[in-house]
Amino acid sequence: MDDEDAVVRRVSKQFEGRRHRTLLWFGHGGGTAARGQRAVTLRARPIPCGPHGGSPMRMSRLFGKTLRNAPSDADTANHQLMLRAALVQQLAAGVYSYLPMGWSVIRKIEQIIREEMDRAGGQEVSMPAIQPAELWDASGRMETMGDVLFKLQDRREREMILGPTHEEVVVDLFKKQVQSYRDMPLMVYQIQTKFRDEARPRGGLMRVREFTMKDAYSFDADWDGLDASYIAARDAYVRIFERCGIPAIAVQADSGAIGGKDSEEFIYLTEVGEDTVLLCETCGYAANEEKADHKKRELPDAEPLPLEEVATPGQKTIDDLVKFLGVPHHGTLKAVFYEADGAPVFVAIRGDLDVNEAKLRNTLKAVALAPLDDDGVRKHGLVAGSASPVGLSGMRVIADDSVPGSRNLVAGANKPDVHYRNVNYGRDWQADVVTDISRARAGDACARCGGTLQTKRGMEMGHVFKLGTVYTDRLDGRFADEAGELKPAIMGCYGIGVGRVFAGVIEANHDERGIIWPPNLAPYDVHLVGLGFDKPGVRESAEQVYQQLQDAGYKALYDDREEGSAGVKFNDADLLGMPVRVTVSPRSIENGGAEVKRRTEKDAKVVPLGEAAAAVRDALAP
RNA sequence: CGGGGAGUGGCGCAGUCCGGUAGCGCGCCUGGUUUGGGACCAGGAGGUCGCAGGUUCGAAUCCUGUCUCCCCGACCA
Repeated sequence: MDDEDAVVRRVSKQFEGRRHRTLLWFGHGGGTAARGQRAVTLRARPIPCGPHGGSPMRMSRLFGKTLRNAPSDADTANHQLMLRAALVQQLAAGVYSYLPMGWSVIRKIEQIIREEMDRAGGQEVSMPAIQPAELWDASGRMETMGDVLFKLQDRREREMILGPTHEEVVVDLFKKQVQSYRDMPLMVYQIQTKFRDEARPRGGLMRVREFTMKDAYSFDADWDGLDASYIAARDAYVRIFERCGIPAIAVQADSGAIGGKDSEEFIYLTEVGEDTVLLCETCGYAANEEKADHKKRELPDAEPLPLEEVATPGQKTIDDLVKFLGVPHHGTLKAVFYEADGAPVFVAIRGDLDVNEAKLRNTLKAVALAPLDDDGVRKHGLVAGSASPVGLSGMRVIADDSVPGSRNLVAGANKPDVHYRNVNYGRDWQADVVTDISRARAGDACARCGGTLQTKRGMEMGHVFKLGTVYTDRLDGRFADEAGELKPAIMGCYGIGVGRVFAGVIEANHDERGIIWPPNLAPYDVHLVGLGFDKPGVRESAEQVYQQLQDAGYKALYDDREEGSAGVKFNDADLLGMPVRVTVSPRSIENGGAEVKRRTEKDAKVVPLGEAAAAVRDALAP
């Protein structure tokens, strides 16, 4: 105990010494020394300011310089601002460095995530980025994700990959640590660098190849347990985004080729987002376009009329037929051709609807899905413009569920310039699969309540996902249940893109002048602007306020730069976006002290120099 | 992978069509004058014009190849 006290005393003393020197240098030398001399002094003896990470900062020492013009590569507000404010620096396509202020924000976001994941019962771990390729062969994802994997070999030529996600590794970890239902429920998470060789990195930090991700995995013994774990993670996400100042909403999401039960994405709605979301104002239904359902127009039942050919010279599209034959869009049958993992697929959907390729992909369980190219169309004898499922053979036929109930449609006749009237499903043709493969669009009716759907763009911040037993089946992640029977554990996985949150925070919190950090994420609590240092006493006053702010426990960014007009400093303060700005200048002193204003306010108020910290406290109060 | 655009000093750009040895604004350095919303004067540093071949007396500029970056699409557990 005594020893500990001694250490504490010694450390405190060091700090006092540092502060003392700070005051000496600037209190006595700052205002009066010749200019060049002072600059030399600053550079020769940079001031250590407390422990790593938590320090105040002088702008004359801050690493990273603001830009007046945004680099031409950036075309969203968040990307431009993070570059102009020197928060990040690009190294290669989708590969970024973080500078001190940017990294500080990242750490704060991570801390919020930690606190909320811990609160949700998660336990933090750290799993390797380097992973043996065999593990990915075993899960089958070497094949399905092959293109996005960064691959490498170790010196013994063993194939390795850089982890794009950690389902494989976490199941391995689970197997070695858990054998019994008694060890569940279990939720582990990590905040770690992921690697994905994206086909096209884009949008600043929104789609990158190396990025920080919080990924969490839950293991439960039964499906009710999974539901509970999922809700806990979901609730944590709601709190995380709220604390980060991002108005993200949860929308139903496609669970992709991996399958699984429920899946929701947390989306921040903004025009600059790359995802499309369908929303129903009436009932609150919200879903990613890939997943969204809608109510299709129901047609009155009608007597099937006899099939008849009709000449349609030059009529190749649905719109052509509608005009030429005077039928409504929903009176036609649309044919679309795809190639799924090398095999041709014929898709039939009513003419008033479009194909949702995500739904189609899931139906086909296909890895690669693309529209069939012209060569493929020719090769398979399809008659583009008059293609028809009637009399078709030699390929799979998938029909949208809008088709069977729609009577007497106009469809192709598999002969150029000829169509059929009165095509009826069941009588004239049949599909291999009938299911919903239709894309919901703005203006469509909500599947849940019949209200009108609208579309919005959004940025995906996070994804929660009921995985089920896909990985524990494939990788043998089994446990003994109460009866001693071995069963695969039931998994959930929950991801947050930390860099995306960072970008989202800026996108959601800026104005034309710059960033407006939410106070709990700001790199500094307060931005102290010193002006007119050549006037007697001004620098000393600013230094005193700087010290006062630190003594009061605030982390301050102090613009102590000798050079720089008021305009430059104020514009930098607005760009960098700390919640509160304090100005000490000849004018402010003449007016009675320091000016204090919130980033969001236009006008400042003057407070006595000695009350600057108290005024900051008021300004930061919610 | 398909389509489009761009590589000239830290950032933004001109010069390329029509070949003659590189320029502007901001930033940076030195000195001075300034100081409340991106100041001014003077002086200065910094660029193998993405890279490699080729044509030419001579290439940022013309030709060929190649690399990189950005945008749209494809792709995105």
